[in-house]
Amino acid sequence: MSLEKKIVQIRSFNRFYTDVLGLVNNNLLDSEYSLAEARILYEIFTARTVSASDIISKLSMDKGYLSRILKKFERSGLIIRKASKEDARVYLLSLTDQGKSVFDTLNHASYQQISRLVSNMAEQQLDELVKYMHEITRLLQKANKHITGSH
Amino acid sequence: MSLEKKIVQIRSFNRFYTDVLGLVNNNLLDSEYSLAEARILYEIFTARTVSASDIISKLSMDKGYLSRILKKFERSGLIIRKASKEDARVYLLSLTDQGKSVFDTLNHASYQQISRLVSNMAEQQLDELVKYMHEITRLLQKANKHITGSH
DNA sequence: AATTTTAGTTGACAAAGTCAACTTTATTAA
DNA sequence: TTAATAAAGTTGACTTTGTCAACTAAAATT
Repeated sequence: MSLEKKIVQIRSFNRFYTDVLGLVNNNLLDSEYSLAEARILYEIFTARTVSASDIISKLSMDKGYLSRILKKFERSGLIIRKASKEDARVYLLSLTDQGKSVFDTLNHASYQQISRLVSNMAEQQLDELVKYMHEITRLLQKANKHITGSH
Repeated sequence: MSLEKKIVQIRSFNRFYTDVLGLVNNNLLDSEYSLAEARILYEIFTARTVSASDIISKLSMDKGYLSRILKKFERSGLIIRKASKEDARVYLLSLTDQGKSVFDTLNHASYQQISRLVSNMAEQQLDELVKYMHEITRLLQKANKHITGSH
């Protein structure tokens, strides 16, 4: 297969997977949280404690936009912000119990969503799917070290 | 591996690939056309002649939103709309020469973008990447016949 | 010590997307 | 065959999402 055709194939996959992600994410959006908000909660949850600028570089988002979302999260009691001791410009973010609870709900909904997506697959097919996803991640990450790693 | 872990793996891939698509699409957005607009031009180009409702079901987008984009395309000379003979409610869309030219430009930019993404890969690795993408598409489409097929 | 950079906030704005009401034509069912 | 219903597309009003630049305060650099 020519390089041209391979690239056409990759673009075809990208369109397909955009649809898959759209499907998966839209059902998440039935909650009162946007995709960006869910992703931010995920980052704070997994890191356990991060600064806004960590999130900005991880998710490549606008700092003004993030600042407002974090303010909303704080007002509604999902996160607390603690001034860093090492750097007075920095606030360290962490989830409150309520924040963890909201995260759990979103996390579970997202889990169920994927669960449904693969519910018709035999075990072996699912294994293959996971393997291929892992391989794609590995190949693209190896060739593009700059792509945000480690999920 | 447990089912739970497999689903966690899939979600991890989804986050990763969201980043990949974000990267790829953002550079497209340096043009004066949005992702949605580019995708619409693509649909009209490949189908050669479609109705608005075809695009709506293919891309699952709001018909009001699409209507406005199409109006803009018509005003700026990218498409023409011809009343259908079979159904007077329907307008058939097709690209003008200028529309094809804009499409070509976007298409080429998108091609280059993917080209860069895989530029560091050896031929064999690229072959594997394409193969895995194809397999993922096949597996997911087989298990979810309703996912918008055929790209 | 002066300059530059970084973290975060805020205001103003633009782009993207949603929703419902409406018109016109087609389809379905009584 | 007409009455009700549905589908295609348009439009207005609106919300959400995201961007940009100016700003303050603290840290890093020269």
